[in-house]
Order: sequence, then structure tokens, then C-alpha cells
Amino acid sequence: MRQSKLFTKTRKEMPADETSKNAELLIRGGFIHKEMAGVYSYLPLGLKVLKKIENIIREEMDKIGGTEMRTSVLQNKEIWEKSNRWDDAVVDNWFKTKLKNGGEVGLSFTNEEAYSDILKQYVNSYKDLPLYPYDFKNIFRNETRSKSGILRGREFYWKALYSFSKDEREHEMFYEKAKEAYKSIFGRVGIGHLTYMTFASGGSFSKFSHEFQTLTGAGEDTIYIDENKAIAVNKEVYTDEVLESLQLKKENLVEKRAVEVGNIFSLGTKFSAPFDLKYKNEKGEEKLIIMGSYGIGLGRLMGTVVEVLADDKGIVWPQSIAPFAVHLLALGDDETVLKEADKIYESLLKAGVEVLFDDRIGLSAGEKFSDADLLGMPWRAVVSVRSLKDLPAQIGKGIELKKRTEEKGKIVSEDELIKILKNV
RNA sequence: CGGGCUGUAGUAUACCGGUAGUACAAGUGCUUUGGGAGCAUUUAGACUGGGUUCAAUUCCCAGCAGCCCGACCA
Repeated sequence: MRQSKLFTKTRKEMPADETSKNAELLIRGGFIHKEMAGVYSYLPLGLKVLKKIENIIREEMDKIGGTEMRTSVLQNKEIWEKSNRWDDAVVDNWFKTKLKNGGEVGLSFTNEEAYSDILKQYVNSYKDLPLYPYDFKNIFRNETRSKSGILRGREFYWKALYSFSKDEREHEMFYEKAKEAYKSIFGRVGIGHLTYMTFASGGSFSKFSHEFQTLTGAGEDTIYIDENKAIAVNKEVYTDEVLESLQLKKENLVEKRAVEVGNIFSLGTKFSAPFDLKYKNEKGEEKLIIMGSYGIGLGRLMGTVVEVLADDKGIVWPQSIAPFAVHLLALGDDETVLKEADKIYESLLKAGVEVLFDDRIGLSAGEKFSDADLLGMPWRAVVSVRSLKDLPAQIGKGIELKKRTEEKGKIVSEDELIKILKNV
């Protein structure tokens, strides 16, 4: 994409109404726009990141048997009454509104009811199970206090998968697969080294749920990590009894702040019972389905990546979720430079490399460099009078290629540039 | 929901009981081009409502909005 055609602009100043690093950098870079507290629009660059994260999650969910669908945002009061979660005294973060005819509807804050209700119509036999439907959608929670930029919003984009299994054993097998899929997701988006599977409270059907907690001071949770075993315990279940059952020793645990980027949860028959969600087994006996839930907030995940990987110059995107693989800069308004950069841009596009081309004229070199640092593409390729002179012995003209995370770059030819960027 | 702080151009800010200044952004012209460049010029602003006052953007009250701390987080 040509940067001259990108309507968003970078800002030098900190937004006055944000203090978190993720919001500051994402707003300054033009990735997101704040609509109101806890509500953000995703601008072109931000949406690219979100979609890349979405695709990684989709691949991992499909790999363990997930089937993507889309449940509605407007929710029918009746189905929530079945599970006793319509009442504001039970769930205090509902957004509710009224139909013209006076009927009440709610804006989805989670999906158990919707899935249970839908699947009741389609699941009758053991032959229909197990099932792993999931969706990506915006959900709404009327938080009393949203904060930390996109880490905790009132409207946010998430992935929710639900498992519908015949029995506990089948459920456990999937649950273990889901754990691995989650580890793979957080590894692929670049925060695996800071993310710990964390034991947390499990509700009435299992002793624990499992959270995936990424270390950052921006997080809201306190966890205790055993670094050798690479697992952690949430403060909410940090008791001697729990530590003993997990065979963890207090002296091996380190207290840290972390943000919950995902969680998986065994639901047992908590929802299948009120929805009478049953199947007939081989003997014709009716059995309740065993459920599990598996969620990831994509905006929070994106914000977390910014929080933990950014440096003092700006965002550092991992290759896997960067809006573009490379930021190509044409320095100065020299015509030879502009022509050459344009040619390189076209070649990169033809080679299938995702490239943001800073073709804006009249800007100083410093401004373009600062923008490139703030926007955080993993590679920066500079074409300038100087770079073109720097490769006299070869046929190609020089391009200075540098990683976002490194201080010094090197001069490469156009062919080398394409070769390197095609293989990242 | 309890406590605290704050609302001034698109953004970030300053001063002031007598109707507002600066920087960046934007428009125009010229110069400049390896770390947010310079000169000239133009455009653009006091959250809303009420009160006090000769006069309120400034003081007071309420509302609304934002941020922070805490509580909450199915």
C-alpha cells in the first residue's frame, strides 16, 4: 500500500486521555480510534493486525476440529432465562435494549446460551458428537470501569469456541488439545516466551480453569510462576492446598503481574442441563452433553503484543501479525530515487511481499524514519541518493535493509531484497 | 459502584473576572531533505445548563464526558 493513500496520520503527541502504552502507541500510529471509554474503532492498519491474529487463531482452531460459524449479537431474552443469566442481579454487565414492540433484547456478552440453544436443534445422536463450533464476533460488556486502552473494553472482538462432548473422557481429550492449540497461538503471535498457562478457579464442574497469562505490568492479574515447570497459579486460587495438589512449592514461585490473553474452561453440564441438551447413546439412553468453553480476546491480544514488544521508539510487530512485512521508504524528493523506489515497490508487490511504501513527498528523512519506527513493521527498506550510490560494483542499485529490532542495516540489491523478504 | 483529578482549535498545551496565546497538523508560496527542517502567510478553539457579577472561558452548583486508585469481572 502507498502511504500517500493511507488516510491515517501519525501523531507526535501523546493522547491526553490515555495513559496505557498500548493505547498511546496504537493511537499515535493511527491503528485505532477511540470512540469513547473502552470502545475503539479499528483503522486500516489496526484492522490488518486484527485480521492476521484472527487467521492464526482460525488455523489453530480448525486444526483441532473447530467449525466456524457466527452467532448473533442481539440475544433473545428467553434463552438467557433458561440458564438464569438474564437477571441483572445475576449478571451485572449486560447491555440491554428494547424492540419497537416493547420486547427486550440483550447484546451478547458471551455465547454459551446461543450455542446450546442452536445445537439442541441439531444434535440427537452420539453419531452427531463431538462438535467444536466457534465464532469471531464483537461482544459487549457494560464494565463499570474500562481501562488500559484496548486491554479491557466495553465492546471487543473475540473468538469463542465451545466443545460438545459425549462424556468426560472425550471432553478431557479435547481440552488437552485446546491447551496445545492455545500455546501454539500465543507462540505464533510472538508472546509465547512471556505467556504462562495458569491455574485459576474452575467453578462448580472442575477444580481449575486454565488461563493463559502474559507477563506485563499493564496486566490486572497477579500470578505465581514456577519457571522450571513453565506453569503458574492465579492469586485467586493461591492456597497451600492448591499448591500441594499441583505439586508446586512456594519457594519456587515468583509473583508477577500479567494479563489474561485467553482462557479455557470446563463447563460440565452447567448449560446442557438447563437447555436439556442431550443425545442418545448406542443403547438408546439419553445422556447430557459435556461442554467446555475456550475464549480469546483479539483486541486484548493485540494490545498485549504492543505492551510487551514495543520499545521507546514505537511498536515492534512480530512478522506474523505485522500489517506489512516491510516498510519501504523513499527518502528525499530526488526523481531518480522516487522512480527507483516505485519500481522496487512494484517488484515487491509482484513477488507477493506485503509492503507499505512511504511515497510521500516533501517529508524530511527524520520524519519518515520516526514514522517507520512508530508503525513498527519488522523490516525497513530505504531507497535514497546515498543507498543508490552504495552498490556501485553490482548491476542492481542499493537498498538499505534493516530490521526494526536492530540498529544497523545492510545494503542489498533489489534481487536480494525480494529474496530475503519472500522467505520471512 | 466508592474515592481523587481533569474538560480551551483536528492534536498537545498557556494565560486570564474585561471574549484567548503558542507548537504540531491542515491550505498557499519559496527554500530544505539520512532522524519529526526553515521563512512568510491563511484557516481553526473555551463540554452543556444554571447561578454570582456591570462583565464568566476564568468563580460557584449541577449534568455530561475522560483519566487514575479501589471494588467488580459471568
